[in-house]
Order: sequence, then C-alpha cells, then structure tokens
Amino acid sequence: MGAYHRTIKVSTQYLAERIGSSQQTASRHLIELDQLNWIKRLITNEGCLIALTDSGKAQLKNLYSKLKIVVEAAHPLSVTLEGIVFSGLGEGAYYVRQDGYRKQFIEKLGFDPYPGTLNIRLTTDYDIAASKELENYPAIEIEEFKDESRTFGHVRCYPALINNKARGALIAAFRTHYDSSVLEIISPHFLRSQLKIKDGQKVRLEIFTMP
Amino acid sequence: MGAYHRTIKVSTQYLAERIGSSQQTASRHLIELDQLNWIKRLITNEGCLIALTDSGKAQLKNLYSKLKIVVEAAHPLSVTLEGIVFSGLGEGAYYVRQDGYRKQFIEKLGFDPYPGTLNIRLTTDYDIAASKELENYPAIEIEEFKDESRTFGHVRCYPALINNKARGALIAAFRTHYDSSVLEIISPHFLRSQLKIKDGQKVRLEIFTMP
DNA sequence: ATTACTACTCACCGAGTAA
DNA sequence: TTTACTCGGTGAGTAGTAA
Repeated sequence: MGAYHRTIKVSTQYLAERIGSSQQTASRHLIELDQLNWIKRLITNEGCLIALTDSGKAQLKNLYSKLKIVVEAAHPLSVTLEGIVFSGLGEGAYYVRQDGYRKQFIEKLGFDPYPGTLNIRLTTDYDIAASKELENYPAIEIEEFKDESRTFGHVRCYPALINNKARGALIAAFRTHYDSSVLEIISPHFLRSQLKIKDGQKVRLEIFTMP
Repeated sequence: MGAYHRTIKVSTQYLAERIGSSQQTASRHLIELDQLNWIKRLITNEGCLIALTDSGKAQLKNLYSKLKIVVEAAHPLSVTLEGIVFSGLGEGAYYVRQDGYRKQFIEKLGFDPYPGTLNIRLTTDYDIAASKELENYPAIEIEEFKDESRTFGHVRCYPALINNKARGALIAAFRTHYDSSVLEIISPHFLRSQLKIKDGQKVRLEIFTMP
C-alpha cells in the first residue's frame, strides 16, 4: 500500500479488509511489526500513520533476494547427494599433490587440499542420476598442464559441504578409475578424522554449482 | 533446496531441521503442499522425492513479482487519499467537454469522461501532504492545444479508483480555481449517481502513479 | 530407516467491549 | 469514529507411536 516508500495513513479496519482478517488481528499485526521494529507507527484518531523502517525494508529485500535466486536461476544452486565412504587405491593423493593442480585449487577453490581424496560410493538410483545432472551445471574449471614426463588433464570441480560441516570440493574427475557411481572429494582437512567417518559410513554431500 | 529446478530427495526429518520444526510438521507441510498441487511427492523408504509443480512455481513467481514491484520501484504504485465531496462552479465540465482534452482522455486514459468533475476537498494535513507528493511521481501527460479563441494548457492526470469501485482519474489540474486542498476527478460515469454520493460525504481515492 | 496418524497443548484469531 | 484489551474457541505444532 505504499508504506515501503512513504508514510501512509490506514485504519486497522481498512487494513483488515485488505488482508482478509478482523480489525483486531490487523491491529495486533501492526503492534507486532512495531515491536519487531519493522514499521514505525503513529496512532491518530483517524487511523495509523505507518511507514516501513530500514529494518523492515531490509526484511522484504532479503526475502526478495532469496526468491530472485530461486526463481531467476537457470539451474539449482546446489545438489545434495548421499553415499558410502570407502577406501580407494590412494591414486587420488598422487593427483592432488601435483603442483599444477594444487596451485589452481588454492587459487580457484581457496584452499590447499589435504593430500588425499575421500571416496564416496553412490548407492541409490536417485543419487547416481543426480550426480550425472551435475555435468550440465557450470563448474570451476581446472586447466590441464604438463610436467617433464606427462600431461595432466582438464578437471571440473564443485565446492561442496560434507555432512553440513566441512568445506571441500567434488572433483569430477581424475578420469576414470571408478564408474559413475563413485565420487572423489578433496578438502583442506583430513575429513576422515575431522568428521570421524570410517569406511562404510554414510555421508551427505551438498554440491554447489557456479552461478 | 533445488526442488524448483529438479526432483530432490529429502527426508521429513532433514527438512524439519532446515525449516526449524518437528518431523511431523515438516511431513504435514509436504502433505498440504501436495494437496494444493504445489509439489509432486513420491514417498520412498529413504525419503520423499519432491519437485515443484508448474502451479507451485507459479506461486513463487507470483510472490516474487509482487515483491519486485514493491522493492524495485522508485516510488509508490498508488497513493490513497480521503476527502469530502462538494459542489464547484461547474467550470470543470467546460474543460472536460473540450474536444482537444476529450480526445486525449479517450486515448490515454481509455475512457470518454462524463461531462463534469467531482470536486473533493482534502481536510487533513496528511491528505494534503500526500496529494502534494503526487507531483513528484510520473503522470499521464495531457498536452496543451488551441482552438479558434484560446489555448488550453498542459494537464497531468493519474488513473484513480473512487471508493474502491469506480474507475476515473485525478486531474491536476485545470489551474487554479481552487487551492491545493481541492482535487478534481473525472470518470466515464456520473459518479454522484453511480456511487450514490452527495455533498459533504467522505470518499476514498486510490490514485495510481505511472511506472 | 522411513512417513504420518492420533491426541494433546498452546498460540493465534476474533467477538465483545473499553478507552 | 478510532485502537486495542480480555477472553473463549479453534487451528497449528508436536510427542508418541503405528505402519
């Protein structure tokens, strides 16, 4: 009703009609919004003078921004997967330690990876399908490089949260030691000790796509 | 959680943590959203597969659009005023009948005005101040014109809703027969009979600014 | 593990009414 | 006319628990 931009005058009776409630409820809503400091309220004998406070505007902007991200994004912000931890052959560690990769991880992911990977086996059709969808979404691109002896290929990775706590990234992938039901995770931390996870335990991965 | 863009798998327990409620409440919310046809829900023994329906997405888009208008607009969409009806000297009718104005009203306001104006006297400081604010907001511009004898000046007007029912427009103004506490309203209808208003009665005007 | 029913509590809503 | 209090009924949230 314009209270975002200017002070408006409105009776609780009229507000009630507009929001489809009783006059008493409209009045109580205004009292509560005032107590939250989301509106400034001046009671006159012909209605209330109402204006949103900066804090109140911020609440609306906040909701608006969150909706904007969801509604206007072309793809999901994140994909959540679950899988079972298992021990690999330690090959991941070999790749992670390569300086050509390491420098790019530090620069593009913002952390120096622990020299090893956490292997996750996806067990449900849903998780396997969801991890395949990730290929369609923009990733952080790690470029190929050469050292004296060989070429190390291009790698895509996604920032990730492991068990809703530890930062890391999904590496997709140091091709193709495992089938598509296997994921490799790097992290600044030694995840097995930091999160107290052992082989056979289930972990939850929240994988973030790039905007 | 991505359900706007893809089918996600989520347990009611985990959803409850995310929204800060109990598992039972999360479950009931999903049931209700399903009944509203805002989500599609498939229950598996390891959680629910959830995706928004087109109808569900439309709900979010609708809220988003309304917030967008409020948050991103540079000025209010409308200003609501109240005042007292009174009889003028009938000069408004003279101007409204001029073909140079009439043609522009039809073209720019979308209606052929009843040959007369409804005069409103603003009685409170709030209403007078609010009507002055209108000058700052974009209006429909009616251009000046000449006939054989004289020049008729440029006029700004705003679409309006009278007593939340009748269409019309605020004319600001066929200068300056009255002071700033007086408004003139035109409408396709003879408002005094259509809305059964008489001199001395209070009317509510919702004045719409241009985007 | 899951989901979701039943039963219970509590908070919200609104009628009546005071100021 | 206003706003907003008290108070009683109803609906929303949750614990316990079945499936």
